[in-house]
Amino acid sequence: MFDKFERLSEEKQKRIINAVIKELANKGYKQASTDIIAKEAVISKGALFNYFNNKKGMFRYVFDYSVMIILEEFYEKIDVSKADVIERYKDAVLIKLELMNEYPDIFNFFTKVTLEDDAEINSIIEEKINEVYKESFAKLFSGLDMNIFKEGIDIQKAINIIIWSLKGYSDQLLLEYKKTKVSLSDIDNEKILNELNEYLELLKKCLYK
Amino acid sequence: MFDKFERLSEEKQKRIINAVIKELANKGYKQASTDIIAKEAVISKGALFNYFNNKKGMFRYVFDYSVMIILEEFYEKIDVSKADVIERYKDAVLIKLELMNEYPDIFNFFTKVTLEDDAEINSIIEEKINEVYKESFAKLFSGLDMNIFKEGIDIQKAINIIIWSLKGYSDQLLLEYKKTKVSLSDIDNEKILNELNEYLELLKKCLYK
Amino acid sequence: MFDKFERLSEEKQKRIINAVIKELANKGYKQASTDIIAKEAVISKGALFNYFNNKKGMFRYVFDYSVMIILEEFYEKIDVSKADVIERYKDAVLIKLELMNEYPDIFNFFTKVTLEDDAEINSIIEEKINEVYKESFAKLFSGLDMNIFKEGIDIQKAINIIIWSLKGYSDQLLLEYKKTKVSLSDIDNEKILNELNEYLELLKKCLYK
Amino acid sequence: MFDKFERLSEEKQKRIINAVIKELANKGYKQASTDIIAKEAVISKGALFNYFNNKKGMFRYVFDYSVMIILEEFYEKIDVSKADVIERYKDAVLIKLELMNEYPDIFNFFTKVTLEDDAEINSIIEEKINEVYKESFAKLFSGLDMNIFKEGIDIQKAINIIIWSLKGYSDQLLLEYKKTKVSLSDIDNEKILNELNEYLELLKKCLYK
DNA sequence: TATGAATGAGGATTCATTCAT
DNA sequence: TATGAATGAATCCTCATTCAT
Repeated sequence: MFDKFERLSEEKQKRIINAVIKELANKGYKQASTDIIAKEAVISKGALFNYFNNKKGMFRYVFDYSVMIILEEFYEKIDVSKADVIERYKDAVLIKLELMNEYPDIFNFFTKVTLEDDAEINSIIEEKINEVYKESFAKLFSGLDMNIFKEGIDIQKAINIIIWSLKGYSDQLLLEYKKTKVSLSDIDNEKILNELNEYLELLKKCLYK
Repeated sequence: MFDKFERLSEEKQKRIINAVIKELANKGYKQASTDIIAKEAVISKGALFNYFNNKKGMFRYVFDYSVMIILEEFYEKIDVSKADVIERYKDAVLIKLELMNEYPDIFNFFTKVTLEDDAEINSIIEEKINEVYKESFAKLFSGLDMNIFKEGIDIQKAINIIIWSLKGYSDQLLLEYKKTKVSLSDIDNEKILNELNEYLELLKKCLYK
Repeated sequence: MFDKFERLSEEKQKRIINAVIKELANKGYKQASTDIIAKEAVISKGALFNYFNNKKGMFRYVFDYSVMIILEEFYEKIDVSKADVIERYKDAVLIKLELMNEYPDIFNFFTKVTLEDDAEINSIIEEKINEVYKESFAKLFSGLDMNIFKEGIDIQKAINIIIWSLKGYSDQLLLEYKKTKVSLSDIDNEKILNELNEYLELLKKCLYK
Repeated sequence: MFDKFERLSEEKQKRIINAVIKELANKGYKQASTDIIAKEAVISKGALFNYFNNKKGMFRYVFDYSVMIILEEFYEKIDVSKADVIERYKDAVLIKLELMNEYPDIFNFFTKVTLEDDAEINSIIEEKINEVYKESFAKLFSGLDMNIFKEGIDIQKAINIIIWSLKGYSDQLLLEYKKTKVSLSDIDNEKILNELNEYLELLKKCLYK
């Protein structure tokens, strides 16, 4: 399918992929300009269409690539030997924040992607999510110790509350940093970690034996 | 400013507003087509520009309108005499779900609007949010009984966990209905209310005296 | 033809005519906006088209009107008893400058009109010029004493040189005032009259006995 | 700036430039249609905007081009060794008439251009005039013998009368040819030259020693 | 007779995609 | 294989003219 592209030197592939992701992250699919992408990648517009056939193909390629990159890095970093639910999810959230810092364009791209209105683009996205979902879900849940919860508590509900709280906290964090236009890398980690831990201690006191 | 528009028959105003909101909800600001809006509203393109001067004006008008509609309905429905934090927020979420059911296009429009690229559009949005925020915030918090929480619990953190959990639950609900393409109005209300109450009972047991 | 218009009160006719001339003077025929004219005249756009049928009719009416006004004023002011060619033409130029000061919009309108590209508009203009030309030409030449020129001089050529010099001088004057954005009414008359007289003395010395 | 355009074949450049000048000469800036220009030049509308970015850029390019062409031809033809004022200006006028015959669209364009309403267009024009004025002025005046005038004559005034007379004569000529719709190239040169010389002899007899 | 809302063709500009070189 | 010029449909917006009230 994209063998023409993959026969290019790795350096050129990276340059092109980064240019595509950057423009998609900035503008979303429809408003992304192939002209700007070609310029940013320092290749001709014709080449872009040779490699990916059309804009949709280009999207499909870099979306698959982006998902792959993030999952690989995530799997590498997550410690599946921790049995404590809260600690495992806390790690997951912190890794996500780290990765957002390392690959900001990819995450902006993912955010933009959630609201695309093109039917074909949406099916590409959905397809990928279905493909990836089960595997990563299993990874996140494997080997957790469910006996840690208090008697009489609905474990699935408790886990959801934990996940939603962590998501709520990190979303709030990102909103603040977006508002103040401070990069994630400028985060005062200690203060945030402390605050996060306080939330998690509260949840532990509530939910754990 | 928009007096030409407001001199139209109410029926026509509604038809136009709905057409604009629908297109904005589907495509976002930049990709929304004034051509399609005019066709959907069964008016000429020229008329659209007579009423709103330009696309930005059109956006401004229906955005203000949408915010007003939703807030009015919300204020009418929310019961500010309930002092129980969880019950108050549960009501807020249920009202939001009801309104999403009643005005699905407006909520899709609001969702799309969060990711607009256009600087002027963003400032229109921000301006409105600033105008509206304090008032509605006060409404949601006024008269709450904060003594209900267990001793030693950080009240702000507890409230955040409640809010995030409610948001998490309703987001999950919406995702499910979006996936199965079932309208919110087809919700089996009893089942959902039961499930929601279970979550809230869990939180009460954890956080309340 | 335009009886509907002419049945209006004189005050209203004036208001409308002035609005039309002003817009035509500013923008030329094609770019003149009937909307702006209606607003300036404080009448409805529909009325404008009732009075003049269409934009062309409107043009025809105010062009005829403008030519009539200027000619009437000119004939009233020109002293046909002066037999001296140079003095007669000097008067004509000075009267023209006076009228430009009194009716600046009309003269700007006339200037714009010379470069219209609409075929029908051009034929309206040409028609009027042909109608008016002979009469005013006769007025300007009647009763001149041609014996004043030196023997052996081609009188028609001498007259042309006089006319062209006067035109050159007044054009230069207008250009200066346009450049410095000073209104004609702010002209330092004495200085200009002196300079003009010096030109005319030179011509008299050359051409007269 | 316009390198994309200048990389085209000379034939295509000419075709496009001529189409642009023709439309601008006919309609003026605002009313000129890029659609018609593209059709006349037998290129796509998109191409036009690739070459010149926008309508203003297109104007700027062909205006600069036109000024350059005319000045080059003029400088090539004017004989600066003639010291006689009248002969020098006579040459200038004859060259102008020749060039009007050779490049009628350019001169119509220049005429239209004097009455443009658009502020940016006017500043482009003024800028160019300022750039070109001094140089061409110097060319026209350099090496003239001012001792040829009679004693007691104001030389500047005499020169102005010469210039205005020449301008008057050539304007009259052009008006006649415009009226009879005869092209300048059909001019009976001998008759005109004789008449022009008679005017100039009259001026010489008046003004020269 | 007067109004001004409605129309729709026409205007400048953009951009994914093609294709000759 | 790589290039980038060329295309033309689609975009927002304007305005003379019409016509129901």
